[in-house]
Amino acid sequence: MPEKIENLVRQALAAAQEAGALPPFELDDCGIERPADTDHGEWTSTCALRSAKLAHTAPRAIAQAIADHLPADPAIDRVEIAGPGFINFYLSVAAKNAVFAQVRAEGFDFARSNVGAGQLCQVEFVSANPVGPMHVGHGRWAALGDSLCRVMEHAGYRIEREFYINDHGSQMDVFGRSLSVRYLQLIALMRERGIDLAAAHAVLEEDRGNYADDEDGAHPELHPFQDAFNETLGGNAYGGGYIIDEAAHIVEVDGDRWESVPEEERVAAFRESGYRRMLEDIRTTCADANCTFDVWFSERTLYERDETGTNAVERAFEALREMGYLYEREGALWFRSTDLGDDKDRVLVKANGEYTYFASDVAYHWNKFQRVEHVIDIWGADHHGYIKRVECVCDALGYPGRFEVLLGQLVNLLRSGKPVRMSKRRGTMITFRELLDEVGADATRYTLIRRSSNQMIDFDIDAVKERSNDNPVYYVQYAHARICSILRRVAGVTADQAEALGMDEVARRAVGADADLALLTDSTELALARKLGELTELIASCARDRAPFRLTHYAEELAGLFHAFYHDCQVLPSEGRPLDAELSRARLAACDAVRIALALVLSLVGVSAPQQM
RNA sequence: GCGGCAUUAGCUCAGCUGGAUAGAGCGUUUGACUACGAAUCAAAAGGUCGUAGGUUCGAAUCCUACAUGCCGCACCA
Repeated sequence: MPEKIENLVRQALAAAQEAGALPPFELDDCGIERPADTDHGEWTSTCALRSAKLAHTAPRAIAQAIADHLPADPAIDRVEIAGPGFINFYLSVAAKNAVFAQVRAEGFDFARSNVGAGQLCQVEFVSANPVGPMHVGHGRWAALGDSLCRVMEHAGYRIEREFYINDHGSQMDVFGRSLSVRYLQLIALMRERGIDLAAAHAVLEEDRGNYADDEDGAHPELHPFQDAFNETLGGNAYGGGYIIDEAAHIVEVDGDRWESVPEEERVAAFRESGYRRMLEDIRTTCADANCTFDVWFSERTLYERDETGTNAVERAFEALREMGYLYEREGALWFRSTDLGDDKDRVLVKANGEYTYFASDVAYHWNKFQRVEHVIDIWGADHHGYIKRVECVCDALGYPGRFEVLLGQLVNLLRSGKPVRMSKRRGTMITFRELLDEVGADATRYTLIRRSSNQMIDFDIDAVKERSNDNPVYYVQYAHARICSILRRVAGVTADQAEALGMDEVARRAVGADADLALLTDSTELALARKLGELTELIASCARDRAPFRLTHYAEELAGLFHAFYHDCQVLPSEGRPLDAELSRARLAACDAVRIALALVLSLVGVSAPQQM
């Protein structure tokens, strides 16, 4: 429709200039917009305001000249000049309501667009280290990344979802060593005290709890195991309770057979088995949050040598070296990122010969651009300072403007308004898994996606758990379920039968063919049509701006308009309240279109659309 | 010190490339089912858009400075 209006405006402008009513000037943008106020019509053009200076003519005069020369069109009821020079277009009822039929015909293909123009875009997100469970921040990136991917796909991008596994750095060894120490502690406890695994596990847990409570270290006798653990690992340890759980798992499966093998061998074995289990935990947690990936990219592969005897990191360094971006100083290898606008140069290989994390990222991002046209990385806001150097690498390697970072601000967990203390020492971290289990995947995801990504989230666990209308996710789902219930009733099927048939078939039976949409003239009905008509542009803009959170606001508005409509307009005849059969069918068609749009938006958000609640 | 994000109603936040009288939810107050799902709807009250300048037909939106809060500024990952 906006294209059509634009076309008409251009024709009218040309005709007005031809007739001498307006001086000749070029108009680059007709400014076709939706007025905020419904009294101002369905569409408006601000072209008269924009071109006043170019035309040396008052905006209202320009608007009048254009309106006078507009070609007649059956879809347009009337045109009015308003305010400083807006040209407002009022559509016919038939044109306004056509969207109901369109939604029903297109189903989940409704509101597709091609703003992505088929561009192959990789979105990398979550990428939690495989040495522990996902935290709530990771959950936010999961919701944000997955929803963004869905929206961009609907808007014509080709999307690849990628998870980067940091399985190479020294944290992997720390992880293995932490497991090893806990394992030996468990074995020793069982043997020396003659207790079983569960009891030994409990001893270590209590010891760890005592350590957490003893913040000033006044009672070392209460936590000898935690102190020994910290001492053995030189302060470089993973102290979380899950490490004890994992060590206990090894004891359970393998008994004490690792006690006698050389330490390095044991650490390596635990590191690898623990890594696989942690990664599996992350994978299933993401899946339970309705979030999946196409590619799980292992950092280690960047260090595997190919037939030429080199690896991806070395090849990336070589490419940078040839372009003169590398140099050595004080025994380290540096990337001259200041040439590309960074504050300081960055180390790739440390003086002790180890690679930095950044070294991997150089090779990794080079690798990405060999696979896709555009890259979006979703990072936590605390990684803000890292953007510039990666951007410099992408520029240096010849891919300027094709690398993009979406920063997500952090999540504050609350319980009934009071902040939940997140302390590593105290071990009071709430994991994303625990959050999902406690409040449910739908409410969790909806709440995490509802805010703009650069807005901090206060996630009140008790409020989000509440199954009430305080909670927008249930408000939206309720509207969907309510419509499904109406359609089932008319089609004469039970909820179970509807599940089996699918709601599209139920709706077909309920509405029948060719409902007369021109009968829908109530203000609440027209408001629904107008809202449905906004969805295509909304999804396009969410994709363009990488802002899927706007979908939730739309869903709430649409659900609200539906509830208002349902309150004002009788849909089904009932005892003592007869209703024209054709009007009933038309209203059912409108309900069905809303049902489809709600389900579509919820699916883009990654939340279910239940048929009953 | 440098950089990023934030600052809009009592609270939590929308406000898309500058557009017409700045919106929603919650909370408060008051109403609406012998009709289809009341997990619903309707109405009222509530704002010098952090401050001060600037840009123009027009600014919550763009520019500059300042203030306040959060987060970063490693040869850690």
